Amino acid sequence: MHKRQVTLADIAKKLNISTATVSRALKNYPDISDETKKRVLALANELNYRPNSIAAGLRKRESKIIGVIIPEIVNHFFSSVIKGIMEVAYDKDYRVMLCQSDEDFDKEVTDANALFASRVDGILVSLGHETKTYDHLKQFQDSGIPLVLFDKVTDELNTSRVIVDDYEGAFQAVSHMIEEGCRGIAHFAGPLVASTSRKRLDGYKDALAHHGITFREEWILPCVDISLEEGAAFVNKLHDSGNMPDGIFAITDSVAIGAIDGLKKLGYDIPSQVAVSGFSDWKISSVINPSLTSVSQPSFNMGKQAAQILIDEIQQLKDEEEIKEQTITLKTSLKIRESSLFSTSKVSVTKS
Amino acid sequence: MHKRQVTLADIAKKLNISTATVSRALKNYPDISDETKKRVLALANELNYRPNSIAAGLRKRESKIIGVIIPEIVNHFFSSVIKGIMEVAYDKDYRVMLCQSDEDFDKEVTDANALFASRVDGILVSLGHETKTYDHLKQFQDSGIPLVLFDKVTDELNTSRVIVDDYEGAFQAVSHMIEEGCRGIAHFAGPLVASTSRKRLDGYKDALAHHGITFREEWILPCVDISLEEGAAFVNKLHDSGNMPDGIFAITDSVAIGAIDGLKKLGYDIPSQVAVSGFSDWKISSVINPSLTSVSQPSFNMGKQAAQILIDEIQQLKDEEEIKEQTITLKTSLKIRESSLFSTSKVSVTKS
DNA sequence: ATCGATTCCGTAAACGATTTCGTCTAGGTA
DNA sequence: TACCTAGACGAAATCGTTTACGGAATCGAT
Repeated sequence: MHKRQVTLADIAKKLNISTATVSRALKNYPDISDETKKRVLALANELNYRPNSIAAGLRKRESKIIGVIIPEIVNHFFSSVIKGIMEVAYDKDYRVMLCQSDEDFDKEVTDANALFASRVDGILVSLGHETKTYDHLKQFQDSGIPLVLFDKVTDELNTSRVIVDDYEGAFQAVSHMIEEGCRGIAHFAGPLVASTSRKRLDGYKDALAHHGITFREEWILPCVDISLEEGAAFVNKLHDSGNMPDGIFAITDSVAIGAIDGLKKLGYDIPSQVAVSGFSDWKISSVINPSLTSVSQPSFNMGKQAAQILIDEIQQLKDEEEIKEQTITLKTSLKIRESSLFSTSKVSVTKS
Repeated sequence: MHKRQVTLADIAKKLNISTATVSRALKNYPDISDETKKRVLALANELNYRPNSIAAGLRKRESKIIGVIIPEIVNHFFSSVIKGIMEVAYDKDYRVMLCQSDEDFDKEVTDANALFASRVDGILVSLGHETKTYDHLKQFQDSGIPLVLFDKVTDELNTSRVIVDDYEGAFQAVSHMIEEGCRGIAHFAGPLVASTSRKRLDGYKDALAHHGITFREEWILPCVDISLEEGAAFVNKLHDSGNMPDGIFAITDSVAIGAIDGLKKLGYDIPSQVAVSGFSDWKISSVINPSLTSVSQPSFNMGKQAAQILIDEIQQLKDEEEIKEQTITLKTSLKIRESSLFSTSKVSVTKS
């Protein structure tokens, strides 16, 4: 095993004082003389003393770790969220333990249990598509460990949550396409167990209704793995059925980009024959050809807010204050680009 | 603070046995009777007992946590690496504590110290651009905590490492462009403190030399923040100088894509006037227009290998075996696409 | 009856830091 | 002289598990 690390006891012995004094000296407690503090500090430095936060954690019953469970890390949206989380955690001196469920329910449960065993001080989770029961998360609440959900959430858990206004984002994107002249818009949807996917579908439907366009069931194509390939495959499917819409609203940019690629290969012009809009506003979407209209989500901000709320709740718990769940809904903004712009002006416009 | 969790002592008391027995029963030690095991298991289940791995970690002097430090998480390459790391870690029952240095040296040091304080069993790091001293990493080695470097590494630390063959990847990409007819190729380089950037530059230079093309200093443009915008900016700069090369080899795909975007806006045809090649082979690169030739790096695999080596070393240390540093160099493969293909055939070809 | 072997379990000491009570001394006050 | 206070520090318990050492009981075998 490892070489033994320097401990408080080592310092205490060399200085002929107690570990209690050493501990207090290092923490700069008032009832230790400056003289002693100086000697302790000096020796600690010389021996390169490193506090063992495992031991401290055991004693203080807090780990200074927050757990994070997300469905997938190789994804611009989620990695931005994590970045936001880590930024706040870093500021507040928390460590981040990251788990990826891979959209696999069993893994989500295993991860949750592992985080629980690690006695994280709080946990942030974005639900996977398969998640329909919540006992693995309830255990945190039952034990009084703060839990904050973000992005993919559920009403069955009574927690704080940070979400984006998927409904409104979808509504705006679809309305925009209709206003540009689309009369038949297909929706390449997400897995409908996800709260986000359902809300986008609702926004899509309501936008159609609001503009007096009839909803067609066969134009809802739900993705399974949400990939470039699926976007292309759906386009081919519509083409083969001889039933091509003049607009496509995709659940996310990868699907939209795949669709654009597929459409181009089939010889369709974008946007004049088929307009396309995505969701998430990937960095890349502004430079592809044609540039992609997309709903921008404040992912980084979502991570920051979620982490902030979590850490606040951890603090409130410590202070034995009442903690009350809050829901924060972040606004999206529609980035209008070439893939949906029929008008002569091809300048990029932002509409919020 | 949290509600008290169920402990071994709780179970022991209710069953009128010792905590030692409970511990052993739960771990299925052979010298506990089946009868007792059954009773312990049953009660543990009923009370919803959760082992406290902090306490276990303190006692066993191991945390079952591996620390990871990367420069940036919002990046396809690094997030893939992390995914690989997490996959292996999950299999071997390790947790991952993730830190992001943000290419900031001080943060890298703080993170390293925090991970050390958390007594991680091992640590994986990819160096930031600014990192020129290594004391914050040496402390791990000094304490006998395995350290494995990946991607951005240094020779000043005597550790195992997993890298990709940046030199060869760059050599191949540039050679390919020359063989396609390019006679003057600029390199949009990375920050040259990074080992990866230097190796790609070397590959670039050697490929030129190998084909008898003279190197021009003014065609080396080093990026600072490695963004889409920088790619476009460099192209504009070259255009303004009236000194446009007929090929561009970019340090990574974002820069290449930015360059393509910039070139198109300036009215250049790609690849007939300027060919472009990137590095990293982002998912997106195959669907942009023109599709981008790029050097594919096995990022996911890199993460898996690095984690595997680290965990092996942790195990070897436990077993008091000799551990010897190894360097694994992963092969890249050149994905040839439209942005560099002058020939009539526009079919995508892979060349390894 | 005695002597191992098993089998099954308990005691108590770790692990390293924190914290609750003290204790002790020196000086001040009445 | 008796009492009090503040300042500086220590003893020991504690957090929850793990584990080195034993120890008692049981069962054959001799």
